[in-house]
Amino acid sequence: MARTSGKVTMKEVAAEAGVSYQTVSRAINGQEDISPETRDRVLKAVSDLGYRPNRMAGALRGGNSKVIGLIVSDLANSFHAEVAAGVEAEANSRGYFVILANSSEDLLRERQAVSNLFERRVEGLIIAPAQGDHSYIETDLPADFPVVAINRRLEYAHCGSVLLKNEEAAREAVEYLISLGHTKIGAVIASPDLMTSRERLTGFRNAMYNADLEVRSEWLGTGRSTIHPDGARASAMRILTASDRPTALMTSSSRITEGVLIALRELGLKRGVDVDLISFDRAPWSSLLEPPLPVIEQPTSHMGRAATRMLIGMIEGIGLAEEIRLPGRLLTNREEEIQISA
Amino acid sequence: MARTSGKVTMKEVAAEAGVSYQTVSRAINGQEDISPETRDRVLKAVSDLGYRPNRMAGALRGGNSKVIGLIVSDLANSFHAEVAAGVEAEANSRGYFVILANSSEDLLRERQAVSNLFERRVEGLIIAPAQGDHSYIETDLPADFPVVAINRRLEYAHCGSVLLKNEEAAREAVEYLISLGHTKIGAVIASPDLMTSRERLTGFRNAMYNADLEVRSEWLGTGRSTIHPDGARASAMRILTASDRPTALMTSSSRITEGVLIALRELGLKRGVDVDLISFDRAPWSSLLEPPLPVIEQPTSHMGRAATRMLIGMIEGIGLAEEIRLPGRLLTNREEEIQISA
DNA sequence: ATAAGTTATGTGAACGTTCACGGGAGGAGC
DNA sequence: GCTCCTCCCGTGAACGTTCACATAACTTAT
Repeated sequence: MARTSGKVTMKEVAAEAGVSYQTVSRAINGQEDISPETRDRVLKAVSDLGYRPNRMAGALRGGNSKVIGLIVSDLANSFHAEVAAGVEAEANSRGYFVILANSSEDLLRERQAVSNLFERRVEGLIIAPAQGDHSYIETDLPADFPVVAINRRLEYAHCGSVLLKNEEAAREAVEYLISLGHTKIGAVIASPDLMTSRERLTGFRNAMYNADLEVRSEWLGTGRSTIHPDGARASAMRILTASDRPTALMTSSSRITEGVLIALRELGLKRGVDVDLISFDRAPWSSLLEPPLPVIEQPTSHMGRAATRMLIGMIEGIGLAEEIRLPGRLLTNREEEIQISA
Repeated sequence: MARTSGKVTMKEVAAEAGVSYQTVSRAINGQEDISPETRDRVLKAVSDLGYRPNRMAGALRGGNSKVIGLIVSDLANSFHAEVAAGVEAEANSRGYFVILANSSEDLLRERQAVSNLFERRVEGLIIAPAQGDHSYIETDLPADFPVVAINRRLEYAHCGSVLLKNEEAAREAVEYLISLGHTKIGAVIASPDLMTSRERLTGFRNAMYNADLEVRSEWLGTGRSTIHPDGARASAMRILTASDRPTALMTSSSRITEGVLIALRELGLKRGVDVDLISFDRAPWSSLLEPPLPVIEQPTSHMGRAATRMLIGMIEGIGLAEEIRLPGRLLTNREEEIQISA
């Protein structure tokens, strides 16, 4: 292909090949009603002139832009980055493009992004919702506009969702701690405003209840600020300096775990000796710690792919706005990895 | 705003408000030649009908799509994720959108992505180039098409680049090891095919030379496979089982560091006792390790922002395809953080 | 040889905007 | 009362495609 020289249109190719622009279209899109010789002549002109079709124009006429929007709340966070990678991979393999937006956990920015992306005529939206009231979805978007929420649920008819089996996963995590012999178990969990946190807390409580263990409120750290490492650190400090401190903790995300680990260091407590820890989210570092940190791994990439498949299904009218629950996986870095089936 | 009901166009709004579509356009875009009453009437109609402008159509006519393309080689990698976050943030603040593509370090997929994005009429491209020959840039894109490379350079006139001061950073890293008293220093570095690796190796050599220290080839691990944790682990195993092993190692990326840490564990060697390590890339975990891992932090988000600023400058014709070098920062997690000025 | 069918190509319109005009209403100046 | 200007607003064309037809040139059947 020759050097593309600015903006060449179908008409110029048509002139070069001595045919009409429709014929050019036929040649390019590999349609039937064209003789091989003409096709070759057109294709040569295309190549000579360095013509590249303008998909935007095609989309305007044809109606489908083959673009979906992805709104995450924090791209720099590995959970979201991996989800985004999954979305991109699946979309790409199905001929769709992904426009990316970052809400920074800010509902206003999220809403703005939804608006902007819709005006760009994306065909659907995958959202990792920020905290707060999402009723704008009802007013800002057409009633049948395809939306898939990831990690958190959006309570609207036309919104599908892809979620973790949070309750089961949390239960499994606690059961692992119990299997190590722990009975005094606490937890540091993000705000109960978040569905994931609520469900994980429920799983925690259930597991404790099933094992006849007491859930002590002074061993529970939760709240708005807990979502950041700093807040988590503070929560952990409080829990671990209690007169009767727990011997094990469950945390509900890797960001929280960072804070807890810092607290441990500051208090001079050793993991595996003074206190055991299990965390949600597998981070690249969890296996590098000494001792390795057991985690509930979320199938991040799968979640992105599943959401994209569902969304494209909805776009193409062959799928529904379901709710999908994916299992977590317990990684202890010791024996075999255990798939949570629950 | 009322519930958007499918696809409303300017003409329908015009009919509703009893004006022409041009007047609607004026009202929406806040132009001058319109009376306040008419404007209000139109805006009410817009609101009543739930009209949302179709930016795609506007872009087709107006010429500028306000979209840029971002091609990274591995989104799941935190370096790229953070760069992407920076790009998105800067683009967004300047009214541009970002279409994301992932090349998976595959030159073919990268080229495909460049093609597709160009056909979508993105106004410019930010690329974290995969390994290999990028001459397709010359043939597949118009001569003046704005491109900015990140992390690696693209040797074409119209390509700007945003890079780390690799040599200086590597030198600083080695000097830090020297300051700890080390004289037997090795390095595990990705393939010298990569510009970054070459430059970091040069920095390494320079620092060693300046300190009158010997660079021993059996203490150097490099090559194609080294870029993956597995390959890095193998390299480290070879280096650390040498009869006379080094007491300190520099690694050129966090992925490599993962491999080296695994090798250390397998060999039963303790960091801070048997061998010291310094790494490129600050990962969330580097400070969590025991002892904390000193790193050269790359200004990932800044790099993304700087690349985007440059690109938009080029797009809007007020900037050039420069080469920008950003400094790394030595994080020892001990004393104050040291800014590499070099 | 004529009607009908097939193949290959061209024409007009449309997608939803914005740009470049054109033009009417009303006031100011002579 | 006429011109000229300003303020609003409308019309036609264009952006680069694709879709739905129309049409020309050949085949094939009758």
